Amino acid sequence: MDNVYDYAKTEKRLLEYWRKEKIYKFNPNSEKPIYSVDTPPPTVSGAMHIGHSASYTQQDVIVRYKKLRGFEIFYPFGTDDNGLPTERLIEKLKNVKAVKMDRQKFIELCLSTLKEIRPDFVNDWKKIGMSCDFDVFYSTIDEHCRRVSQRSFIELYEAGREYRKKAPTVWCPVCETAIAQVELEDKELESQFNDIVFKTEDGKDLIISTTRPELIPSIVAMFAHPDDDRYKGLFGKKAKAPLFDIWVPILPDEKAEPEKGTGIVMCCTFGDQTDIEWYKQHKLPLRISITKDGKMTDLAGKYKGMEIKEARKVIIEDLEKEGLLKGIKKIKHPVNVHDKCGTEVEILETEQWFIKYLDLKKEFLKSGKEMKWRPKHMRNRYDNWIKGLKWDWCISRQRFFGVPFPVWYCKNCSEVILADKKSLPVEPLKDKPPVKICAKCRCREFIPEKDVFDTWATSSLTPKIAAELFKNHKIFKKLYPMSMRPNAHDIITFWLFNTVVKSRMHDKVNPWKDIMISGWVLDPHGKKMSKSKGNTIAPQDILEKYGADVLRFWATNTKLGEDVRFREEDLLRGRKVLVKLWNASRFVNTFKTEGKTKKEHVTDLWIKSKLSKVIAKATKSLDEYEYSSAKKVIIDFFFRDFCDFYLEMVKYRLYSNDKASKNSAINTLREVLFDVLILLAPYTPYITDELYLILFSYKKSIHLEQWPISKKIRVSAEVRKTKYEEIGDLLVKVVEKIRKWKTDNKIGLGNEVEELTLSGVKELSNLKGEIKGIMKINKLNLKTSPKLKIN
RNA sequence: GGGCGCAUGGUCUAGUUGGUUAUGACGUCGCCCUUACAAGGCGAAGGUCCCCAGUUCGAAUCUGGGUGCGCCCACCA
Repeated sequence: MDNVYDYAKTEKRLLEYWRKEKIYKFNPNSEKPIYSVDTPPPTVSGAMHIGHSASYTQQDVIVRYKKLRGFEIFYPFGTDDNGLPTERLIEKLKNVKAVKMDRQKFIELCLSTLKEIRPDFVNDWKKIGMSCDFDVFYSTIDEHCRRVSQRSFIELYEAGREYRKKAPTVWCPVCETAIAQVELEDKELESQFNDIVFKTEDGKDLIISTTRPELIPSIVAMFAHPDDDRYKGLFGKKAKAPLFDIWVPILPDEKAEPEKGTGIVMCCTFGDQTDIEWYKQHKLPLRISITKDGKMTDLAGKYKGMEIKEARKVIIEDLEKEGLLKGIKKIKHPVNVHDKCGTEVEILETEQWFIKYLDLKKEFLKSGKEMKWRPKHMRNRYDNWIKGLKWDWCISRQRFFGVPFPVWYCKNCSEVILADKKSLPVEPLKDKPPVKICAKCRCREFIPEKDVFDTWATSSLTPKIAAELFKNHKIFKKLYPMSMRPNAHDIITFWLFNTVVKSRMHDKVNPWKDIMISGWVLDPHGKKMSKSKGNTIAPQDILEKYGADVLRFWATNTKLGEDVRFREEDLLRGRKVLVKLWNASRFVNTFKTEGKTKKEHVTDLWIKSKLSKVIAKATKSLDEYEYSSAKKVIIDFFFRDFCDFYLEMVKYRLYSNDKASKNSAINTLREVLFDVLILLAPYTPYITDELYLILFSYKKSIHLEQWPISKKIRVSAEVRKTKYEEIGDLLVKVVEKIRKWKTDNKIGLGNEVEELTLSGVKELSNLKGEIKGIMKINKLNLKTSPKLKIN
């Protein structure tokens, strides 16, 4: 064995060895119980980030543990690589603009670029030691996923769960697509209240306060609170908007808050959610003054064609010129922006596809209760989200690189023509509809749907996508619903919730039994990492500098669900552990066993009993997904009990002439080390396998071994009488005492002591020789006074 | 505004069901090249466990209230 552990060489070699030996291969014909994992498919974004490396390690530790526990592991790997994020990535990498390109060419460019970058991207996950079967692979844009996704659409349409409707929709004017409620983000923006003069029928001034004067051309009504004395007399009358000569009714509604602004508000189609509610409730007309690309429409008259913000500025200037602007108040207020691009969203009336699910809120909440959440409190986020849902799920996107809707429309009567399920996946822009003639109106011409699915419409199907990679229906039933879904807390409302929705709708089941929610990696000050702030850490650099085991050791420091601050110093602990493991193993490896143990020694029994308790605790913790507390127990044992004490306690025996005692020590060293390596294998899979292959090598890999069982130590009644557990603990205390005494007296620990008197350890009179051997004392006197003391 | 979480030596952190002296790491200081390990070993100093009140023989831990920080949601005239 080398004196120093070369992590770089070893990790590279083992990664290849595992692949070649198919250590993590899923065997669908296995008789073992299956543990199936709905692995999160990372969004292809160029490179794995530090948050990925942490959360994927956390889940991998659990999966590796389950494998050692004897489960057949179904742990697929996929990449999420369609939709807006991918379009943005490709636009950046290839310096193109999707809107300005031929659609088909852009799609081809996306596909070819993905093919280029995907292997390197996935490779990072392999390097950190993920125990996935990387042959069970999918990409959310590949043929298989398109088929599953389109079939899901058709089935839900047939089940009456989907509808297409022209309705107010949240719209991003930069990405020029509809987006879903979940894609909204808050952003605190500088703005101003503009006090604008409207005129009543009898020519009086009516001041309203608005942040969005450019929406005046969209005004359809004015509202005040029914009890607001200032405006009570005006209800039912009309008012005229400035600059545009639009007359609108003044109406009462309780949603108008007297304290806000001047207490009277203009209702425009559409400024916000309330406008939509008023529009529906009061059956107001529709006046759209903003185009899909964020410009003013014809309705805006002389402002037509201006950008929204430009129009706002010019309108304010014009109002001022006409003396219709009574005041300006600077404010900061939260605005909904698109999470992908930060643009302030608009609400436009467009034709979109929706999944109807607001009626199923109760059922979704029930599902949430049925699944086991770790940590438990994360379910609150799921519940809160469902309770706050206001929109049906808009699944259509006016984009290019995504799974197409398997739909055509009759040119004459707009009848929906669905693709034939057998011919999926289809691409309506290229493929012909399955019928030649519209059954409803006999028309022979059809219009293909151009829209693509929201990415979550596809990724919400990952449990089925993965399980259906196997054609055999029997195995599908064993894999789905899955045992466990790991995901970070930020996508509970996206991916997790949407997956529940699909599973409930399709199969009336929950997609998984357990949910494991991991936290985020923050910068050293506890702030979110982001490229724009320049505070990101590249896991690739850590892999290079410290190796995967150290990265993994660090990633499992904090409790499940907690955010971790990244500080490079914290990596050092992991490196220490590797060095210690290597050196302790190297030491153990220098001794060869000479057959079975004949008579067990007190200290040997003591360490085994400690180990047994550690195994029990670690097992219990890991069953609850508490990888960090399990690790702590194991590492504490390894460092303190095994290295600091046991190794030192047996040295004098290892170098003695008492063969039985020596052999018992060697056997115990090997037994305990063997178990320790397995206990740590989920955390540091590389070094533990390397040491296993050097010292034990019973199987092809430590990862094919069995998790140790917390065994009762079998000893004769006579031995039990020796109370080896208590005696061992006492011996540890004595060793500590003598060490301190030696240090205090500036005597090297290796130096012999001529004579020493210990008091208060009558129980150890049988172990006098032991203490002398361990602590290198020539003459030891034991006294019986009450306190453990050195005289 | 609603919900959830967090608060422990200079720094980061453990502490599942209340029980002697509160865990470990980094940093600091002292000693030691002891036949696995100097990327080490041994030892030391350093804490009103955020505040207040309560329950209890006993609270870092349980209950109530407060403060600070973070996250999610709502608000967006």
